[in-house]
Amino acid sequence: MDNPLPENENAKGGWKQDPAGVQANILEIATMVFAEHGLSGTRIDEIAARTRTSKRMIYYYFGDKEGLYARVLEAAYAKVREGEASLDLDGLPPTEALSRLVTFTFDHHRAHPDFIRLVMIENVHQADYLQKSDVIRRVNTAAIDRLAAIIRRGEETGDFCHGLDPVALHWKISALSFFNVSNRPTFSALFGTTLFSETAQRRLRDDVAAMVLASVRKTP
Amino acid sequence: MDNPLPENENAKGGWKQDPAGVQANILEIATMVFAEHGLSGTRIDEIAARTRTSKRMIYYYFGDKEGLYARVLEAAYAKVREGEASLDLDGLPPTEALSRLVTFTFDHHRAHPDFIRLVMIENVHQADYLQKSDVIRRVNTAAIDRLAAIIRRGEETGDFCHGLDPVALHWKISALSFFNVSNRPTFSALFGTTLFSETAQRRLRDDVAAMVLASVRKTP
DNA sequence: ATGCAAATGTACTGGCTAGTTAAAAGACTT
DNA sequence: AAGTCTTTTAACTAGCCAGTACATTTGCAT
Repeated sequence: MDNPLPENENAKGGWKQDPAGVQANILEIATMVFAEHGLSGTRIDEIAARTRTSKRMIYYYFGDKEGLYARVLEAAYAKVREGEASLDLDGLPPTEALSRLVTFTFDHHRAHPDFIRLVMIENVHQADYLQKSDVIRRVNTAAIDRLAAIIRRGEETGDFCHGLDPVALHWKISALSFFNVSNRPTFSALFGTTLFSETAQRRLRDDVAAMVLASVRKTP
Repeated sequence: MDNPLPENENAKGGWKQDPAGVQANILEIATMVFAEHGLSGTRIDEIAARTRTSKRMIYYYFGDKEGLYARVLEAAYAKVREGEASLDLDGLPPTEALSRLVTFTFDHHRAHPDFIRLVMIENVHQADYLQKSDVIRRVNTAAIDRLAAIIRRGEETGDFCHGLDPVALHWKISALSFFNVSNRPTFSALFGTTLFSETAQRRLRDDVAAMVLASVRKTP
């Protein structure tokens, strides 16, 4: 929405050029358009039309369509993981921490459908562009580290069973949170929209948290 | 693979035309290509090149690209649900029946990645083409009916808690089985392929079944 | 065989769209 | 106030690709 830049008061007086602002604007619009139509479905002309600048500028700053797509993907991952990092769970008892993490993830995915769609699209492309970006890989291991910390604490307190795999746990949380957004169109086309009302979603979310919790809890 | 048609012995003698066979061949190839590249990413010329017939025939039988895509989607749903229908769970006790259903679904999704990819693609398109097909909707309610039957039996035996929603339960089973295939590219790009080895997948599958079972089981 | 409709082959086109060319205008340096 | 690098505009092009025109062949009915 707002760009993290020196004030651009191009309302009246002298200023007119604003490279960083233009780039940010392109990236923002491109994110929306790629998320809407996919890589091959997107027309650069549509992006250009919706930016405050021109097609020429897109090529000037981003090289080509794939370059722009790659940058969009990176920016999207960065933004989302940044949001997740704001969550501080270290103070909480492990059960509570995990429960919070799950509900947060569920809500967070729901709040960022464009990100989900980009990931879907990237999966259709066999993660070709993701693999090329080491930036993204680095950011994501942080998520696993956070989970591993919670698991360790849970083992120590005796709340969790031993030998839990943080990656597998992350997989479960992701699956239940991701599918909810990614497959909403087909799912509601087939089975109605009841499950996607606010109240049903809250119940579902709590249910999901309970499922994940049950899967790590020490059994008698 | 094989076409469900009157024997076409076009090896030697008189015969040459084989409309149904040609259509089936087009549909089979188109399924693969659409699953690989998506709707807008697919080139009709590529489909044509990989069929035993020509581009002209595609338009002759399917009208246009979207028509072909719609038919591919319908055929894919029909084939998959048909496979599911082969599973007979009525004889089993409800807990066992549900457990089998989950492991079956998990394996079944894994065995049909092209179908999964088509559904992903359809979700990117907001289920536009799915909504137009009432064939597909009808086939899918059967899945819910089967689940509802299991739930009812489980409530009667006292194994399951009351008030379970079959649609929500189907959502959970689908989420855990679907994500495993749909997001495998990005997930393994980010976290490695360990989770997708045969042994890890078996463990994951059993874990998933246990999770679902735990979520329906009557609690003290 | 002969008429007829269904099926198929060949060659084409027109519009769309990623990417470019050329040049001008802004801003910073001296 | 000139020189120079960066940013921006506007018009252009080349090739790809969905879809078609037209001709031809095949199978069947009579």
